Amino acid sequence: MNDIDADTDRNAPGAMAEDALDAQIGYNLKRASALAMNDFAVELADAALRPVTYGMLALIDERPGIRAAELCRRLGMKSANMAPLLAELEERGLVERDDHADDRRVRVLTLTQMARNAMPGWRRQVRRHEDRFLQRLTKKERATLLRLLRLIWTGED
Amino acid sequence: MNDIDADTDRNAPGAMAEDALDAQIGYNLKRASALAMNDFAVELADAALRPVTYGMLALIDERPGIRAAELCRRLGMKSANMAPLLAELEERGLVERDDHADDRRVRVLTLTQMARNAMPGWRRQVRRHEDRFLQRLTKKERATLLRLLRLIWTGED
DNA sequence: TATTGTTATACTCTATAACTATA
DNA sequence: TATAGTTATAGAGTATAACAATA
Repeated sequence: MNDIDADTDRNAPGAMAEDALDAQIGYNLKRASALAMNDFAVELADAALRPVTYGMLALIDERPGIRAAELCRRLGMKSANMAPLLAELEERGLVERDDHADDRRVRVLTLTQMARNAMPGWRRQVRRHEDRFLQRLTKKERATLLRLLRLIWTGED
Repeated sequence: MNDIDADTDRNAPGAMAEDALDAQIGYNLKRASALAMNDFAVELADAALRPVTYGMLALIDERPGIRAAELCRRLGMKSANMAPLLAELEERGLVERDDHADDRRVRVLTLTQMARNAMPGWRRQVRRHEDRFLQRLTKKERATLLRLLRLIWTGED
């Protein structure tokens, strides 16, 4: 127990060197995101849903009949990585892949009745997960955080 | 061009369903983090440094003589995953692993002279990267974001 | 020619287990 | 017994390339 106790403070208490790793937003984004993803996995373990698969289901639920390519675009995924996940969800009886009426290249996605029935419970679990890993933030701080994060990765305000 | 244009707004412009995927902070953390990690990789491609390896170097630079186990703890990594990365950095002539004076189990880490010489340039590149992916945020917003992110993953305020 | 969807494949990051050598 | 460090290995996530079918 010697170098372990060398603290992060440089001069004043609470001060942080501006070039320090701890002061980099990218690093802190990564750490916070990792914590959130981990907590998500714990909460949704019984449903066997990971962040990606839940995101797919949630978006298909919000937009029934969405195309696979559009789902990829909205989730920022490559279709090559989406394909096996869709196959998995279809095999589990959660998603249906149907042919498009006009364009025969297109696969149109909907939730099965089973998945539609389960979604409210899963959404409730996700709310519980968010409340847990965000417990130190006020309602107002959460709204601010949401706005700033969307400002980063979407062009919009 | 049909379902692609179905917009995200529900009622009022700028409104968002509170249960929507877009309104979940975990999801937006993941997207923002992915964007940042990607932009980091682009900026530091010539240095062949990824976020993890840069983080290791930066922390060793801030705390010369740090133990491998302590580096793991601070970066939230498993030692099993750290080992091959340290080996890589050592092989590239960036990090030295020396024996501890008292405890012969411990490996003590320092940057080589080459790495110390390179660090200021790399730190400059990281600043440029942060300025780029955070360009839509004001100085004040960046400070707020940093505080909220650290509030999430560290217990401290 | 471009797009949709798929397969194959490789790389990175992460997690667990098993092991050694020390303490 | 516990800790520091390593190796091996498996699981996810993501990237590219190549392909078939269709527009």
